[in-house]
Amino acid sequence: MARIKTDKNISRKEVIVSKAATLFREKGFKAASMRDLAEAVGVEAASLYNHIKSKTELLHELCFSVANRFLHKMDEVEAENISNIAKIEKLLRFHINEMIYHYEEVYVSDREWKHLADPYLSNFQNQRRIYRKRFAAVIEAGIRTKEVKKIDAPTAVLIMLHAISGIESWHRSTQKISAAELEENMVTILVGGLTNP
Amino acid sequence: MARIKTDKNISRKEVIVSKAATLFREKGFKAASMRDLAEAVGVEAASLYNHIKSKTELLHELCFSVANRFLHKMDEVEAENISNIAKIEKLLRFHINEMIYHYEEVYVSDREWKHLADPYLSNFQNQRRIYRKRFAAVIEAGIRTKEVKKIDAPTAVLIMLHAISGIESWHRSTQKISAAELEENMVTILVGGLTNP
DNA sequence: AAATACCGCTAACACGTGTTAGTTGATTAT
DNA sequence: ATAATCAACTAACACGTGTTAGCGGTATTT
Repeated sequence: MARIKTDKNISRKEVIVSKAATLFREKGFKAASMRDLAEAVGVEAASLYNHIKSKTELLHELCFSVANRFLHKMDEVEAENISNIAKIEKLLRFHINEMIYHYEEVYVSDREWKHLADPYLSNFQNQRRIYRKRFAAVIEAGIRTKEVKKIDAPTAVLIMLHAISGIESWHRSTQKISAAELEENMVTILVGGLTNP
Repeated sequence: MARIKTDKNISRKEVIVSKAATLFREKGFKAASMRDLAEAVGVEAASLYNHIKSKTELLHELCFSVANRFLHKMDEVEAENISNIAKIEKLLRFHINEMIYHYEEVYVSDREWKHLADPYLSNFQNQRRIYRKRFAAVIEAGIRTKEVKKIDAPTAVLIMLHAISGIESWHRSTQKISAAELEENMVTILVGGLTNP
């Protein structure tokens, strides 16, 4: 009876959650079955339930761990004493790096949150709405100080956040430019598009 | 025995495909059941099969009708005798309007194509890859003529296309700016981000 | 009016799903 | 060494899924 492999400091549950992220990204939450997940982990489906409560619990864990990281970063950036454009760029670079280095989780949180069940669903939608408002507020501050073009701030936020999810295509492409180049290109275009010339 | 209502020139199949688009957008292809669809159409699930071959056929129809519209527009724009920036802007505006006025279909084609079965899946992915290459080629031409900043063209394409899918959020938001304003804001930011100052 | 194609219904199937119960071997603590 | 906890297994269930068969009524054509 071979147990799930664990390095020290990585619980078996964390292994499962991590494999779930990969699977949910590849097939979508609904299409990924617990038997698929079990196979990926190297175990029978029923055995997973010694470590987790339900399939949806896996989705909660993924969605909220990502959401919390972003909210935490927002706290941090808002508190800094730098220009608004600098704040926007910092948030942008954070998003880009999250999407590059925590691809699976971030992607799943972005695309599959619809399948959350309802105390969690509303909660998650709320957190998102608040996050976007705070992002928009930074842009609006930038508009008032004339750093940023006169544009509709919520629209700008929506462009930023969705543009970043395009990094998915970068991950899948065979001829990738480097992560650093990708980051610089995205910043050039997006910050460039906002900045008042 | 009440039949599916049809205006003249709209076949019952088209009614089904259209309702399917809405449903697939709301719940995702895999989570949307034929019984759900039947209810939306006002009929029993089995009756749908008098008009369609399978659930996946609905997805084919949606995905390829959208893909064909974009490829057709690309043909048109490539042939025009205008600056590269103008071509980019035209393509962009077309994408934006498609996402505004054919929301359900375009959204489904964008997010749910993974669930296509394999002769269609590869076909669709191919068409996508080709479309993006042609888009990138326009941008590269713009870079050579110095209309466009020196950036990685595939990255620029990926930003454009994904930014536009953010219009989903606009559709869901309660306090919408007008469609025209949305279009102008997006063009300002995205074309502005590309153009050489 | 008769014939034919259309289109809805009910019933049912085979299968894949998430999950639970109960058990047994492996690991850890006393 | 013994006890206790952990984590794997097998078996099974209840249910939702896409889809088919076959029937009967309703439009449409002749």
